[in-house]
Amino acid sequence: MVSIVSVAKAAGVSNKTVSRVINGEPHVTEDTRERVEKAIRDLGYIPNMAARQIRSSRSNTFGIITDYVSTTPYSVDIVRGIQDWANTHGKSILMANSGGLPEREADIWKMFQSHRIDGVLYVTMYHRVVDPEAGDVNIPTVMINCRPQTSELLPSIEPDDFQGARDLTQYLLERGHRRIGYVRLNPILLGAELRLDAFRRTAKEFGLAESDLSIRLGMEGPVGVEENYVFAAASEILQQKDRPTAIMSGNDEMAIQIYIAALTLGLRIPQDVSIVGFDDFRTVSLALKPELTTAALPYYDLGFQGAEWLNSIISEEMVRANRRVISCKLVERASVCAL
Amino acid sequence: MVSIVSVAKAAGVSNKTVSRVINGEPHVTEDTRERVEKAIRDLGYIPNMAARQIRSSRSNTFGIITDYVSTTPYSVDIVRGIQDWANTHGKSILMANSGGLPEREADIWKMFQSHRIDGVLYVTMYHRVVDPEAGDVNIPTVMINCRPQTSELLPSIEPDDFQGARDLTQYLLERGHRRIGYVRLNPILLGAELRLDAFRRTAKEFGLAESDLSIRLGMEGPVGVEENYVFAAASEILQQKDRPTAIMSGNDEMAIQIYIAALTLGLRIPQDVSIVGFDDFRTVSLALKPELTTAALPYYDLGFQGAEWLNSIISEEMVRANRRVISCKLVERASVCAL
DNA sequence: ACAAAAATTGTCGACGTTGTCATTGCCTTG
DNA sequence: CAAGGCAATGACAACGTCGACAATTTTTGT
Repeated sequence: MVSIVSVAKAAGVSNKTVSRVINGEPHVTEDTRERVEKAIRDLGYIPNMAARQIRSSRSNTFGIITDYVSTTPYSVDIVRGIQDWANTHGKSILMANSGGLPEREADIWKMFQSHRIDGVLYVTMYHRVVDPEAGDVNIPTVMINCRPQTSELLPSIEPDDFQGARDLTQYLLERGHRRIGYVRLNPILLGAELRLDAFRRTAKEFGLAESDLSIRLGMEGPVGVEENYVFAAASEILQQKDRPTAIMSGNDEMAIQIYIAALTLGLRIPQDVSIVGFDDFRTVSLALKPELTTAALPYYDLGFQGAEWLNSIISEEMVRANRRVISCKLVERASVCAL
Repeated sequence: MVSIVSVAKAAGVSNKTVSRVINGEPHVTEDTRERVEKAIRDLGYIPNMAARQIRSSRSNTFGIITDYVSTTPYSVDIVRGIQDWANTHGKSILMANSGGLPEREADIWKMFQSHRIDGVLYVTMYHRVVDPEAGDVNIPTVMINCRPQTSELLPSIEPDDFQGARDLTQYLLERGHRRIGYVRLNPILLGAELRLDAFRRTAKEFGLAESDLSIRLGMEGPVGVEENYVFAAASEILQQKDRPTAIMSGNDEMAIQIYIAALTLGLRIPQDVSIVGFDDFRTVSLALKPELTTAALPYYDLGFQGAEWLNSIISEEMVRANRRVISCKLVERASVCAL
């Protein structure tokens, strides 16, 4: 392998001078610099990160731990956000997936340490509370899309489920809807309570009574093997004598079944019933016809800003543990009509 | 940081002996081994990969290059498959995303080289032909979910779209369907042609005429901003006077619109019209009611076997470039009825 | 023109690990 | 009991890079 030494020999300078050129340090004549750069190009020299790391005890690498990946596929945008930040700032990404198994997670932390990772991004694929195996380890960590259970020691960055659901509810209310159905997310998801709470409060603020709201559970049980009542719940809501004019869905995926339930009952969307989702899971929200009005989870930004935050923690050595929240932007499409 | 030297000092042996213990080499007394292991535990020593790599010029790390990530979110299972193989075989994964930009891809290759990666897995998020920027670089590479355009130099591993579509078509034919609609995938996807071809051939084998098949284009245009005719195409197919009794969808996502089109026309699924998808994109195929019969893309296995293959290429130094194909398993659910 | 200051370049060692080879001590064999 | 063999352990160098410092050359000030 071609090393700094071979370059130095080729350019007729010392290896230290080559090092200076590579790192853009001052105190190199333009002439020398060019000669070295030519040698680098000719030999196809590429710096060896491992050697650099050994010298500087900085790896310029972040680790990503994810839990499940497949249950909410769209949240891979978190990872894309992280990568984009990392790429544009000369950091590398070492990635591992725990599958939700604690022992695997412990192995991953060990692997990260053996690579002398600068920091860790702990990413969950749905918004939830976790208890990371990190505790004993002293690597800067930012939690993304989740928050630590026990300690307030770790900084976390999360979507603002409450604001998103508030905006959606308000959107419906402003368009004249006064009887609204709600199909709840699986209660084990952190978003479930936040969204429902925002829905209830906002409806109340606008003067609706609890009896104007038809709230039903859509799913429950462990993620991946949950029981699914959405179709039945939606059918039931829509067959009430004082049928709601709009239904809020816990998320976009569940909205598929609400669409099917409505259509099966011969109802037109949005003329007979308006529907809104949550997440802006575009594979679904754009495939539904009419296209679904929803609130977009800021996955990409969670990742991007999480990486940025981690970096500032690492370089400034300050670990002000706290929580950041990113808003969910309302995406207006065609599934709601004004009354 | 605690190094091999501190462990050696603590255990009262030379650093070489510690090295032997770590790597499970012979010629160490049980007594010594235990003393060293105790010291390792006490000090919390973890081997430094960078130093190891510098010595051995082997990084035990694979690189993953992905193109787009968000368009077909479920294909992250490829990455999960790779990770699972890597984790259980003591390899690490360095990951980067090109976003489809060639200059970014070139940077990534450089980054990989600077980490002295052992091999690269080139992963695309939908099945297609690519022309990787790798050419000049001499790192063992396996292409996953895609195949090289120009050269036959790189080994590739792909899903068997043809077999999957054949099995699905056969499944419908065996259940008595003789007029079948087909909504085509975007033609720029490699699967589009393979699946359509399998559909046509299998139908012909069973004695159907071309006039028994209603084939319509569902989407076209660049991935991510394609134009979407699925709803219109499905509506049109289902309003013909000799309406097909079954529709094959280019993929599961498009099946959403076919469901909506059918229901909007007052047709029951599957009594009036049977529907099959492709991909087994479970967020969709399980959310549809009735649940969708489809063919599962073997994403996880593509990743897992791809990693395994890459490893064997690296260790055996043999680069028999060729192509492997993994079959798509038919998943029988409730969206098809026998006539 | 000469000293002082600044710019340029080089020498050397250390980071943590392991391969090579050397050393020590014990055991087998005749 | 000597010679040879083998097991256990250690000393040392080298991998590629860069920081500390030294050496050399050029520029500046008077």
